[in-house]
Amino acid sequence: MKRNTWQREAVRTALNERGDFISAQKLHTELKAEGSTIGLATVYRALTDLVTADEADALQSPEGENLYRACSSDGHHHHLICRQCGHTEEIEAEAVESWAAKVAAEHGFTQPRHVVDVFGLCRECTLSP
Amino acid sequence: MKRNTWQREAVRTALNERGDFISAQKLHTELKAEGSTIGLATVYRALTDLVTADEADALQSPEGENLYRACSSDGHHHHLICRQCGHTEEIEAEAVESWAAKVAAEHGFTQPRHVVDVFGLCRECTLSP
DNA sequence: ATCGGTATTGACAATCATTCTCAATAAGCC
DNA sequence: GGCTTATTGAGAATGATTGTCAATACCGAT
Repeated sequence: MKRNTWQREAVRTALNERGDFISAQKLHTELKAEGSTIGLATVYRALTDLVTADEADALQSPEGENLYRACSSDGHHHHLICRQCGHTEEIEAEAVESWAAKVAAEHGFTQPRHVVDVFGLCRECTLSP
Repeated sequence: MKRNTWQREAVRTALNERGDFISAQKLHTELKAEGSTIGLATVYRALTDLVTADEADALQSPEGENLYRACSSDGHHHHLICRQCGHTEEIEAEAVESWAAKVAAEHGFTQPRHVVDVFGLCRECTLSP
């Protein structure tokens, strides 16, 4: 059975208010700064729960941290990330989904996961570097 | 001044012979298994050196490990990577290429690069874990 | 409203990849 | 061979994440 706790709710709303990608560590620090007594482990648990519930998505920063963000659209999707300013946009990748699954199957691979992210320079950063 | 040591050479040739993506940890274990006395820290140092010298590629697995591979100078392609044994198969992704370029352009992004890799369990690892 | 089983929490320990430290070693130049 | 100093290796340190487990609190049933 799944229970609703104020801790999970706190993580969910914190993510929604923020909009940007944020690390679990930083989120925990901010919550504590606001007076919350939530534990670090709980933040991690809440975040992974949100990801599996498709309410948030996760990606790895080049530094090896996991970053989380509230998902605006539901379902599985990918990102277009500016490598200058970090701005991200969600992109649909229906074609890529089925392609990944097909290719994996053709080579005898099971349990496919994929990493599909496009890095570039966004409009602003293209104009003023 | 830059010096040539058998350790760096060992890492370079191990990467070249292998062709697959491999983690620093696993590479170190294999070298030790072959009787080498190389240290783990040295393997890390050699790998990052190779990457900065453009002799190797690095990417992050979904598990947060850094994987390294000798740079095949020929063309651009993608990978199907076993997250158990590290076996890699190259895959054609013509469809993905054009898709990435198109999506980037639609959102005003320039200079698109993309990360498209599929992780799974290969045939052998699916059968005997 | 309260009771009880159990999902969830939080403090802390444990883990895992990676980096740092520093004395000892060895590469390259004389 | 001898000197200088980049490089090494063993272990400690770091930093993110996950596991442990007793205490807590959610929620359906009473």
